[in-house]
Amino acid sequence: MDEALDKAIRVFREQGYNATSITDLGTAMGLAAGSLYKAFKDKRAIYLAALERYQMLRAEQIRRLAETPRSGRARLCDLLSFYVDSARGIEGKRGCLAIGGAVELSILDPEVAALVRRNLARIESQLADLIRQGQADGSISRSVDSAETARVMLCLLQGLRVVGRAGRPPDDPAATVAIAMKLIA
Amino acid sequence: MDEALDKAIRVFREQGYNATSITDLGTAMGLAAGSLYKAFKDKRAIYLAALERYQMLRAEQIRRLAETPRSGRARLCDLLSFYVDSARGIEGKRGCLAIGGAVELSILDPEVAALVRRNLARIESQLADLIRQGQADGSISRSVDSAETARVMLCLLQGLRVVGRAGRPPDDPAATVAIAMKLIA
DNA sequence: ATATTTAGGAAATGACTGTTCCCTAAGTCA
DNA sequence: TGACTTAGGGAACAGTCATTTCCTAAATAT
Repeated sequence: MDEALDKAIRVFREQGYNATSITDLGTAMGLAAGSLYKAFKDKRAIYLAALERYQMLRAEQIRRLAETPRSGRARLCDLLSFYVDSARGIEGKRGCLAIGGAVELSILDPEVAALVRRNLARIESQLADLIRQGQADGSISRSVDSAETARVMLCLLQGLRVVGRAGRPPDDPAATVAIAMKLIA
Repeated sequence: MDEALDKAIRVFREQGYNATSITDLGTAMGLAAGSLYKAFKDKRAIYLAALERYQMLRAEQIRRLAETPRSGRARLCDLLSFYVDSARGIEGKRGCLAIGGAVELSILDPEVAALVRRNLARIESQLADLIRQGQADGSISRSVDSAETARVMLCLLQGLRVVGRAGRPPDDPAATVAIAMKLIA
């Protein structure tokens, strides 16, 4: 089941929701059209399941980054690097399923919109937590506003994925991270 | 013709390419399906024309901001404010047609991809120009790397539109701009 | 005034979509 | 072993899509 959803994630990431047909999903998941409807109510249910799994997997990766025994600043650096890497090369071209949902569906499908908004809120609060932890361990100045700065950083991270999808990712990851870190200077 | 394209822009921005039918376009533009095919080769041609016009109109707005007789730093501030405003409220919800194209189509349609990439490159070079002008007039430190910083700022701007589309825009525009300006500190 | 081009719209077409139905084969339990 | 559930696949279905065709009426030119 999870492997099947991973294939669905792949197709939805690359083509988006509307451009992906049940046939596309079937061949990618190795299942016939009829079989898909045994496992899922309809195409939208497949998408929602894929989106939820995608966000869950990504949240797990981010959580691992934030659990490392380093300073708050260093972990923020790692998170930024993670996003820059996600925006480059083939992974960047494949794009982010959550952003795809936000852009393509959030206006037409309230449930997708809610999932995406919840996801953004979670990332933003993880960013704010890292900033506060950095302030607690002395690696980040107390003068930065953790909530507002997290909000700006969230935009930067999402923007990275957009330009990566468009095929214009930053070509110097280290420089990009260094400049982005000025936000908590 | 331009007014008709403006209606098309509106529909494509809200619904995206694939979710918009010729009928949708027809009712929005006040034309019957048959008539649309007199004016355009096909649906894709309407989209390409709408995308080009959208980018042209937006580029004009940005150019006006950059022609103001203020310091480079102040004009950069204005540009940031412009994007923050674009990300908020109903305008934010409507989303950016160029980002929609990047996310929904850039992988499947090389021509859309080229238009979007060119647009991103133009914005990035306008950002870099503003930074350099600020360094020339003394309002921005010489130690800022204009090219790399413009690249990061581009991501921030695109990210603003994504979170605006998702319905989670920054709620304090002034604070957002102030924090973003740290990138050129 | 007549012929001719043009702009626009209604309806028909064919392909493709998401979805359902029915059948087959394998596995499960008594 | 035999009844029964289950997983899966292929074909059929209704609807919608983009596109084309044909027709009408207005405007232009002769």
